[in-house]
Amino acid sequence: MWCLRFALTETATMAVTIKDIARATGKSITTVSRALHDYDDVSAETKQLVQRVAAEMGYTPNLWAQRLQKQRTDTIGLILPTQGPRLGDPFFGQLIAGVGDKAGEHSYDLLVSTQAPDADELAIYKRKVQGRQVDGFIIVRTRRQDLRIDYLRTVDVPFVVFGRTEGDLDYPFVDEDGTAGMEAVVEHLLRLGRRRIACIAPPAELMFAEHRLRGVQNALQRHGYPLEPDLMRRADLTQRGGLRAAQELLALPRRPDAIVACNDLMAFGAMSAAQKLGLVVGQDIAVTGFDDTPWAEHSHPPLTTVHQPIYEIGAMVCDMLIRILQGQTLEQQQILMEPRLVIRQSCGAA
Amino acid sequence: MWCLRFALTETATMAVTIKDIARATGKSITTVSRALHDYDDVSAETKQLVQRVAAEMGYTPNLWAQRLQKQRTDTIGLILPTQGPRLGDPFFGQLIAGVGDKAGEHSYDLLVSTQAPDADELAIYKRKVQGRQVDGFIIVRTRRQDLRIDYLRTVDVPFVVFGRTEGDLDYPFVDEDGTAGMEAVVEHLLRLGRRRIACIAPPAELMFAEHRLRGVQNALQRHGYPLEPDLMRRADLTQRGGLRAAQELLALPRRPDAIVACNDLMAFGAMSAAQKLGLVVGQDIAVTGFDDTPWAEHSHPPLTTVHQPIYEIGAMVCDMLIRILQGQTLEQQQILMEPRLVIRQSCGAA
DNA sequence: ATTGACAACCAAAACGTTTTGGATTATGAT
DNA sequence: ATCATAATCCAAAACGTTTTGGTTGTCAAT
Repeated sequence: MWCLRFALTETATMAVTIKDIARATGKSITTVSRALHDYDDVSAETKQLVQRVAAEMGYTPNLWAQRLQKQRTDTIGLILPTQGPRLGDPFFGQLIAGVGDKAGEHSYDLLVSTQAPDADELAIYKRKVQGRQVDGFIIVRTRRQDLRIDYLRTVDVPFVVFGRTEGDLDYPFVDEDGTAGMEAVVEHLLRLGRRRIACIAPPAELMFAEHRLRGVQNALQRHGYPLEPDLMRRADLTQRGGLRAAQELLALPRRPDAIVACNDLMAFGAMSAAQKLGLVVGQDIAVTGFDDTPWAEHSHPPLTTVHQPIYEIGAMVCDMLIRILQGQTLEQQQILMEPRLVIRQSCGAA
Repeated sequence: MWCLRFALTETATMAVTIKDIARATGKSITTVSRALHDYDDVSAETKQLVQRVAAEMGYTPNLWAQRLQKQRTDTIGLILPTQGPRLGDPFFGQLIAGVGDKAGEHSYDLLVSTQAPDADELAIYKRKVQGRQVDGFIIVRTRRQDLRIDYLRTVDVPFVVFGRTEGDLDYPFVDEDGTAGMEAVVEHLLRLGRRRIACIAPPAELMFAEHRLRGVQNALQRHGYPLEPDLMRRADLTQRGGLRAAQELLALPRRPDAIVACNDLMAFGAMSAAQKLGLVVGQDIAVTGFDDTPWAEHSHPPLTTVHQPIYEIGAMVCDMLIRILQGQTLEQQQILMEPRLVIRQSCGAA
């Protein structure tokens, strides 16, 4: 027992293993392991002794050994769709913050990879699954038909999705109700007297594009002004794309009096396009967005948009996945968040 | 040999191990392992056989077992300083993209955690180190005295830093030359005839705050207009902070004719503050930023700022760390990126 | 004196790899 | 025939844990 301190200094540079503790306490490896895990076939004194010595020696379990043995990784995978130098969307930062905080809270690790969506996206999921690197996945940026979901289902790896796909939705997800959000936007514009409402929509293969577009169509239809094909443009989700689309729209013989962009970035682009033509946004033309990124509040004019609680969604998605991994059943396995219309000046409201 | 296909279907649901391949090929575990790693004490036929069978059975090595054995993780750690719902800065998204892409390129994994900088930040580094979860770290958002660096140095875990600290810099880092960037900004404003130049600086404990502030001071000093204490305000890095600081500055008896903010977000806030007072940004007052976030180009007016290639910095930092981990010596272990002044309308240039 | 129950402990197997240190066989040279 | 060499192969140990299936000793009840 008194040689203990000696052993301590001696092994200080190397990693302390359970075996070292066994040697130091004179107990067996088994007993040490069980003492550390508070099994009840270890006497109180032994537990105390072992735990004290472990603390003194600065023992931390070797996670690979634990994981190898337990056949569990306590790690969740998040694969980000990047395009070149940028994350696919500015709000992915908030999403990561939400997921990361929640994962940390439950002492799960978060394994992040980046992957351009155009390349063989599935390959990276396969690698992580087959190398048994993660217990489950969080999937973001869904497409109408999403191979990732099909794949994870066939190999029976748990996952939770931020977003939805087309067709059967027999998997756990969190999504915002893009249709309702867009309906609110359009209703509001109609109430303000706008009639010639144009829409800049994201690429059709992205599922949320369809939800949001449908919202625009629904609201217009309902009030008897169905969306004219010429007033709908597709653009990638960037400002540049929004700018270009808006320029086309504003060059039409009968100019629209409102542009409803399906995300904030494209709305910023649309505002720039209008301003370059000398139009006053909020008067000559209304512009709206979706996402309520931090910049929306401070653009000029401030952007009317739809608020999405991305941080909370990240945390929820992560929480659901962890519950699933722990074998709990989810009280609610499909969650649709009600979005909130945020009225600022770009739509021309007082 | 012909029972092979049978074995395949039988074990299809379970994970295929090296042992299964040994059984299927009739070779020993050792030989299979060596064949897969292309050792030259395995005959060509055997290699072929083993590799074919491994492919057929869909073998992927169990990474935990490999790592336990190899005492290496091929994983790098990145701990993000989050504050509440947001990543500390909007450009962290780009940083993650850069780091992630480079890590993937070299088949390293990226373990991401989030951590509020106020809490016991070191704890999470310790956990990852002691659990031997990562081979090395990327450190971001340095403070003047950075405990993380001290700690990693004492435990002898490799790391590369984005940013610098005060004092000795005997560690590998990449940073942008904030001083030079700010000097360029101020020189430009002076050239445009601005004389009463105010500065909104970040919290003093952040090292980059000092570099940038020093640039402002240097340039003003050099031209004989030293920075008046009253014209310098500290603010957190948010728009809201910038807005408040700018409001204070604009309420001064002798109003400044230029506000140099130390990042884009605060500059946006400053522009809002000026515009709320009916001032025309670019005429009545010049406003500049730093970072060249994607929004800078599309703000109204577009923001004059300093471009930082964050994606590239992320990739470089990651690349350097990987080289270190692989035992290579870096040709250049401290890199200072020359920033580039981006002149747009907010400073009042033609 | 047995028996059974209980408390406290532990040896060995297992997780899936890689590496060490031979063992075996074939080939050619003497 | 013998020996050295090279070409293949493999058993066993190791990495650090957890778990299985015990053993041992004590005490109380028969």
